[in-house]
Amino acid sequence: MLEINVLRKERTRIIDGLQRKNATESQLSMVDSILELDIQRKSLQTELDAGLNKVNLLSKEIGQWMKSGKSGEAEEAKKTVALLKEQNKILEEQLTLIQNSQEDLLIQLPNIPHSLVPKGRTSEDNEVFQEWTEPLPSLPLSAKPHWELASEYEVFDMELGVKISGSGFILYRKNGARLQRALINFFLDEAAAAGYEEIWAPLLVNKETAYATGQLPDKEGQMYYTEKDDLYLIPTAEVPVTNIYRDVILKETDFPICLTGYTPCFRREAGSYGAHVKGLNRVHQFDKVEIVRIEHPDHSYKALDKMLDHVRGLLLKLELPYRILRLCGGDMSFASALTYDFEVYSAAQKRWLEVSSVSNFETFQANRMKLRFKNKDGQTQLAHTLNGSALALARIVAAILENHQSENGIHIPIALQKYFGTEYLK
RNA sequence: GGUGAGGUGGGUGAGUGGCUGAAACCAACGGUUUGCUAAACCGUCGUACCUUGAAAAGGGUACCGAGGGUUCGAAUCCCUCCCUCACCGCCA
Repeated sequence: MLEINVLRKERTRIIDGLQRKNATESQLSMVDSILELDIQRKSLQTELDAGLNKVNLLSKEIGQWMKSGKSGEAEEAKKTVALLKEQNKILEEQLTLIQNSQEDLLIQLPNIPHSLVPKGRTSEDNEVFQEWTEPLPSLPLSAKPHWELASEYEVFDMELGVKISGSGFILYRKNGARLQRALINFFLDEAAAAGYEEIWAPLLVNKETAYATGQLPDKEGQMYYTEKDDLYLIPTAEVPVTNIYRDVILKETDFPICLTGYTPCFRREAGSYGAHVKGLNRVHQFDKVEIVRIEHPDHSYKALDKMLDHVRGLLLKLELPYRILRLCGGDMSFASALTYDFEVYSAAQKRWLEVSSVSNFETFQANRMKLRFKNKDGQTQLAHTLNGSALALARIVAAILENHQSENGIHIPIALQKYFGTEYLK
């Protein structure tokens, strides 16, 4: 959620930013509506506070009069108070109404993109931030896509996933199950080595939590929901992990806060269909190790670079060709100010597959979840939050299968061998 | 799931209708003292919003788990919900 005082002070910058994020006309017009409501809100607040003050003062006097036996004055004042209270009640209702509509609008505005964010509408317009400079691997014509390799090497079983749960659920077995475990351990160990504290978090979260990281209200349809207990299945570890610091006021010395967590991720993917959902490209449940940072605003972009380095390191160790995209305004997520996507080249599918997304949300999430710190001047200030996948398992498995297929089986990257146990998956 | 107890500021904890936004202690922060550390002493020490002010600093309102209610006045009384703890039941 954007900060109202930023809206007040930097209206034109906000409008410009919203345009760069391809906001709709109605979203753009919200800015002025919000500002108008803000003026109304303030004057109502002033009026109401004055009214409440009168009641408070009178109440004290009534107490005095009662003590000193001046019941006449007291009774008279009680009538005045009753009258004032009625007026206050009306003011309060109006105020609540205005506050709610202001918040309703504010919540619909996406974050303002960083100045580095390229203009554009779709994924076509993303900027290649870091190209893969070595030649892309060329596989023999006999190379197979991962869904074929999966059954050949008994990595996972789509039919069993369907049998047990439904389409979009994968059952890994044998090699695949072991590969999952190896990758999770590898990713967690790497994150720990980079200074991230490991978190093992709940997979079901309450409304407040889902709201704080922005899943509610806008992405409600994307989450699985358990009606009986009013809980949501997490779509990413970002949700429970970042929420550790909901409603927290940090000290400057607490920065940087670096967290990592492995969780399964659940996504309904309502409305997704087509060729690209084949195999592991898009599933309802996948596994991911997430890295989360909470940073001082002055250092958050340096932190973002560190996160890029971390993900780079993982992909290099997995011996996968990758490139980094800087997402354009239209392709970025609602809450992000700057996002880099990592894509791994699938030689078999002959296309780049997204395996990680690393973003700085600046104060957008922090504002919603009231994640603040005391700055040098002793004032409370919103912190910056960042997160990134490091990495998403399903697509990495696909990439490993496809890129490392050989006559001897699937070559296991050297860094992963001590986790997996053998040099080849056969 | 059942029964009982309880939810107050960063922590412990006082507070049963007006003098309480909240004692005291601890922690934290700033300072004095000190060769250093420690101790001691002094001071500061919740959040949000509105408002006066260039600022420094003031004034006001709300918040004692959440939401309602009683009352001129509620942390304090009443109702509902949530949560925590203990015991029992069930159970990986």
